[in-house]
Amino acid sequence: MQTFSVLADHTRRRIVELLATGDMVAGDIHSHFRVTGPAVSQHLKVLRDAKLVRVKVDAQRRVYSLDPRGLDELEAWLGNIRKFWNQRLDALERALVADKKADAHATKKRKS
Amino acid sequence: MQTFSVLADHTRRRIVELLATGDMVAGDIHSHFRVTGPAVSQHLKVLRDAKLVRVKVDAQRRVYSLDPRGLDELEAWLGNIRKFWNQRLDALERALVADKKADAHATKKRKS
DNA sequence: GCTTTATTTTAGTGTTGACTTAATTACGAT
DNA sequence: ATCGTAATTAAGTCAACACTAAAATAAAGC
Repeated sequence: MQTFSVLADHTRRRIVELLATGDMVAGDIHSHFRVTGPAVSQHLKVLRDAKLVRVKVDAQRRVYSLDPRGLDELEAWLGNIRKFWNQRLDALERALVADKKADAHATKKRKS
Repeated sequence: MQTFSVLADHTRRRIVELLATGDMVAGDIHSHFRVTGPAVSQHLKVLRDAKLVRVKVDAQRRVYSLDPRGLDELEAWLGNIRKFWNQRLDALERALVADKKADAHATKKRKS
């Protein structure tokens, strides 16, 4: 799960947002940022390694597109947290209901 | 969206995973890690600021629990990326279908 | 009041990583 | 072949941040 550290960088996150709207060659991506070309290129390498984007070579041009695999990994992590979290909430609710029942019972007994 | 940089740290991520299974006091959290108490405390502060966890004071003890707000933010970002991504895929498919129709038409004309 | 327990805050240090410029690779065009 | 364009790799710099030890805060228990 290095995915988080990869997306921790603001520029890289914006690149992903950009690619979500459509494929782009490296130069076009660069034109959206103030940083130098090499900086963008390094970011793209990091994103590639994290399987968040992929490249298709077209002569000198590199066409970048979003790679679902990286996002899937992220979503899976989040899903797991939610799963455990919800299980816990459910257990709490069950306990609460059980308590209420026991309480009603006790009240009944007290009354009788 | 500092959420990503906050969860970029491995220890912090593990703390979140830990709290997904149940609430815990700071000391209990600390016992799960090799780092010193202050280190954990600092991580907890960062997680608090990011609204990923929250505290309830109980005498000297601090009971930590997961805060859904931080995760919601994360999920929202991810959802948006998926949304745009899917819109694009849909558009591509529509274009493909349209092409196919046009092609069929052309073939028909050629035949007639 | 003083000690102990639980946790946080402060101050200082080393490492990681994002950035820049310069050099390099790779391809197409003339 | 050589020039120009597109992009990457290499080398070096600076700031951010995770960590530690030490000090500070705060509440309970005797």
